[in-house]
Amino acid sequence: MASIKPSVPKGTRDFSPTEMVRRNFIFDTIKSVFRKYGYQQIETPSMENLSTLTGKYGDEGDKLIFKVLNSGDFWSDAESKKQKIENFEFTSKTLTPVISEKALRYDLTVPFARYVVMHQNDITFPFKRFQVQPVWRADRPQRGRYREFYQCDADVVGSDSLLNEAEFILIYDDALSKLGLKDFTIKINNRKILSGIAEIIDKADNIIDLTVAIDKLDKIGLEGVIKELIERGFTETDIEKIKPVILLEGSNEEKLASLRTALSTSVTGLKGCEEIETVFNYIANGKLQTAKLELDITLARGLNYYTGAIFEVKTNEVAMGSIGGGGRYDDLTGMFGLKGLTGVGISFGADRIYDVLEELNLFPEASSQSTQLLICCFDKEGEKFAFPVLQELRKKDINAELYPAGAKLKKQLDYANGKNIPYTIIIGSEEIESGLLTVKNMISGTQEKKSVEEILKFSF
RNA sequence: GUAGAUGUAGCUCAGUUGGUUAGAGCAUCGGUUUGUGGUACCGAGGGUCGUGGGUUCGAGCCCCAUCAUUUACCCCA
Repeated sequence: MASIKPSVPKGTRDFSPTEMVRRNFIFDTIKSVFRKYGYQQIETPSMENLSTLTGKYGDEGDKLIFKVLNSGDFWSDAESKKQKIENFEFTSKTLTPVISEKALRYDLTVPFARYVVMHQNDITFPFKRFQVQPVWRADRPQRGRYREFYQCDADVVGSDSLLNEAEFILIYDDALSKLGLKDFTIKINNRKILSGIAEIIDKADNIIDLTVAIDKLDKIGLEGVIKELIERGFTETDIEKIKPVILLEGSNEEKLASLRTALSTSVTGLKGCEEIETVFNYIANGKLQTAKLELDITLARGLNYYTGAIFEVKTNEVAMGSIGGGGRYDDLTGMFGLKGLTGVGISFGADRIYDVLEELNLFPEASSQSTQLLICCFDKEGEKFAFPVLQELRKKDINAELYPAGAKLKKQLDYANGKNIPYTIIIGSEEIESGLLTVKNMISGTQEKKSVEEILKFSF
């Protein structure tokens, strides 16, 4: 049989033991913080019905959904469907729903909304859930961007209190500080402020165009934004009016004050300012450990469903896209027939956090070892002697292994080194006869004879 | 979808204006030591030079195509 060159699909990765220890360090840290704030874990399937996902992420997002081809004879199913409908022609748009009715999840928020609607009678609100699972996106991989990656989401539905927003800021601060980041910024904005800006120039319908353009301020500068705004149909007078808003400077308080002046004619805009201020006031009473909190009105992500607060977290220590994001969505479950339920949530991008920690050398040293003790023997006699000792050690909660008999001692010690195992026990005919086993410290190189009883009392 | 960069051993990479049999380090395996590793010394295996054409007496090197990887844009975690 001809062998094929082994490879994994573009944008996906294997995780080896060392990487898994490090990944679990990230996941465990984030999960423990979620639990500390009262969130409960759920999981949802890797696949959703395609109809659940389409239309939730915009046109760009729809293109990036991985579709699953129907099993069975999808071709003749498609043909028979074609014959039933008059004037039906196959194009990539009409064919897709016919041959694919399932898709890999694109994020954790939409599946969660579906979950809430399906289980609404079993849930007591407000419902605080967290979820740590992979998501898939069919875009071009590059630095910090994968086709399969993990999100760590926490959301609360059924509570419009801004206390939730404030707590999410604390969660970001808490978790990222625990992970060892020293300098990161939590950016916050409010969709109502963006709506207000659109209102004062009478372009409420063009809010998406407006925000997409000003979102690029730090990338293409003021000139670039103005150019883009004009391309998107805004007039010179519009731009003059919103220019001072885009170019906000100073402390968060100063920005809020200027915004209130600029948005004085917009009820919605002022509401947004008030919401932001309420969140800031909560935070003012409970100091942040590490995070910088910054009001940034150019922040405009996830506009398809966010209605209130918008969050984004960026590290200032390395060049990397955002490592977290989130916001409030007043009516996400409305799409699934449950109206009037508000939600707010955040997400950690675990794979990007991994890349950041890696680059900054922030992974704890101890996280590379797991086995504490290796028993080495030479023959079947030694193996027979060692096996019960091994079980006793494990009863004491010591991570221990027995190297199968037959290999040279050199090879066995090499194995211990390769796995960073700190202690070995050597059992040969001498040891069996005397009952005193050789215990070797692999770091210092020293070794001494100990009875089984002594070994079981020893702390490895 | 748009543009650039890179493809040589399991990994990281050398390879001169195009010139004999394509190299190093690390890793693996074996030996020096039939019971002592991480640090020594000796040795071995492993390559259709991404693939297919072309130029040439001769191509890892030059030209064309193609595939793969990767970076930036768009968008996003």
